[in-house]
Amino acid sequence: MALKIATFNINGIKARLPRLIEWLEETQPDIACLQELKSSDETIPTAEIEAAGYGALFHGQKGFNGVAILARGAEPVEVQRGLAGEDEDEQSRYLEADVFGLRVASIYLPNGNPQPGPKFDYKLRWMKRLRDRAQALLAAEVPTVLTGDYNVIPHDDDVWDPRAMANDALMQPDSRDAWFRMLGDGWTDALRSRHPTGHVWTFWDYQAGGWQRDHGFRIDHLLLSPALADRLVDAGVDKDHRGREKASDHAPTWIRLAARF
DNA sequence: ATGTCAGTGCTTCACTGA
Repeated sequence: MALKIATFNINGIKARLPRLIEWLEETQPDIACLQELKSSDETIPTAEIEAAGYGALFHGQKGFNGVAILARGAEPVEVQRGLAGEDEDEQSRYLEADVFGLRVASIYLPNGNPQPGPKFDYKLRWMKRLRDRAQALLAAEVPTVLTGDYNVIPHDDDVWDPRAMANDALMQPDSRDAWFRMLGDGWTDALRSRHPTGHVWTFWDYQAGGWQRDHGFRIDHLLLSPALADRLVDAGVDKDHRGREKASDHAPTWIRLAARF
């Protein structure tokens, strides 16, 4: 049996709950990593998610950020919440768990705008902390998917118009360098490997008619450790979910892994 | 020409973050 793993920045779990449940039921991912819950743990609608058939771990925060890992008919086992290296960091952006025989992390990487500035500096520090954790996982040869909203546009063909976004934190050389250093360590960009010519978007801004004009870009990524990259059979974006009523500004993004050899 | 949302606060909209 293949394993379907998805990432979805839902932009508010309370506002998005009907869309989230609908997506889970229609597409039935085995693992779903969520970002931007914008809710503290106490106010997350856990009962509805369980009723849809998913076990879940949450790392919430009131009003901002927040990540989750959902597993269809299973309970993910928590390994780590938050990244080491900055004790005063209170933002809920990283959650790591074991489920279905692999390690999975749900990531909400800092946006970093405006740049330059303290928010961009925080983004770059956070990316270094992520790389440190990712290197430890590679060294231990843990079969791992690091997935979520990376807030990085890796290539110029990952955006409708690179000139329009040239000053944005999402495609600064420093942001891209941090991304490609992780690929150099041995991680595989799953969407890119299946769609090497780009022009696959995962985000369309609410502003300026972004969806209507197809002004999108790719920032939701799935990074695979070497053993899992060998099992990658398909990858895609549930684009139609971006066009629905009360949609998130991100579309769900997914991969399919072959059963263990 | 930020043309949109979601969440918070003590609100009848302003502010923040994206």
